Amino acid sequence: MGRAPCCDKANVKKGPWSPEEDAILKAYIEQHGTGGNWIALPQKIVGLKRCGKSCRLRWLNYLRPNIKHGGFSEEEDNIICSLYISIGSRWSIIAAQLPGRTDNDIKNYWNTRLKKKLLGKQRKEQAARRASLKQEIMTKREINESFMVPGAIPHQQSPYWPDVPALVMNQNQDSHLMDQESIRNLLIKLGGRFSDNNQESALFTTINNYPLDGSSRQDQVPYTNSIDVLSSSAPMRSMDSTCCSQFPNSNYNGPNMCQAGLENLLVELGGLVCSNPQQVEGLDSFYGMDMAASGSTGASSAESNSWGHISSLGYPQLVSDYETCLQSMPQDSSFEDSSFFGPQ
DNA sequence: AATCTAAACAACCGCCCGATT
DNA sequence: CAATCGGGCGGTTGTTTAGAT
Repeated sequence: MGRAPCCDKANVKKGPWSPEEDAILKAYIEQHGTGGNWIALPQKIVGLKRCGKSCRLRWLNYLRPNIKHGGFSEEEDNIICSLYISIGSRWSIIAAQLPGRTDNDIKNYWNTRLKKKLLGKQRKEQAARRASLKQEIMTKREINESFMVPGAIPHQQSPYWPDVPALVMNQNQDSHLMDQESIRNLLIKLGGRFSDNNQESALFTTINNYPLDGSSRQDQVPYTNSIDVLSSSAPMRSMDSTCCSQFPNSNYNGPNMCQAGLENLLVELGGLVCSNPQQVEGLDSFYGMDMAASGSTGASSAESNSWGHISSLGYPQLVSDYETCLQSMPQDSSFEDSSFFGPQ
């Protein structure tokens, strides 16, 4: 038997709120408050036939004072991305770091724009990088071929395109797949900074020590003690002091969430790859081609701050070396003609 | 100008969790 | 201790709007 509905569905209005309804609800709450019971609230408001939950949502997302809509700044983008990577789709927590923003707003913004923006930047950068890299590799290979022993088989290699979900799962067994250096690079790219001395390694030690099955390890050092994920210039409080404090002790798994966020993103992107091979073009570096090559660690400008390399975190050793990948391919393979390289 | 498509936004649904009884 | 309830949250769907053809 299911739960009793919170209201009489037959007698409540659904759909978009009219300005009149907004005015009624706003006036009432400003005058009387919510009374601490949203379910009972609509019954007290004359002329408002709405479910209590609907009232709550409307008030929290649109009617309460100091709500900002749209016009997300680059800085806010950075914060959202950083936190998504850190804790996953905990929109309410992310929203708590952005004054005036609501979880619903951020969630929509992420799903409709930020995710695509991330992919777009990735493609743009890769198109250029790929062209020059390919040329370089081809030249190198031609040289190497002249030294190749006939019949020799290059060292064993997995297929060039990984099975994304499976690999994510396998991280459970192969924690070394989490390339610590890649994570560091990513976070730096995202505008993060590490504390001095040995503390910085605590994050990675902790990550590797945490199980991926969601179980918490309370004895571990919270990763937020060792890293300030966000730019020091960000108009927000540090992760240490606020983000952490907002996580209920029982729920916040620190590094688990970090990986959860990454995995979410990776699986999402992997889904894109699986569902639409055309999307693969441009995603190659998500599988680790260029994290090291990118060199610059500064997040100096929004444009240069290429989030796109996130996925190399998960698969740094799979196709992390373009040259190795190429060498693993049969010489007569049609690989180079495939869409892997995109339009020539 | 009309139609189609994709993007953006608003709202609902259902589940989970903690508080209360 | 179990049942119930409300609040809160994340995922998803429906609607509107903008842009392309």
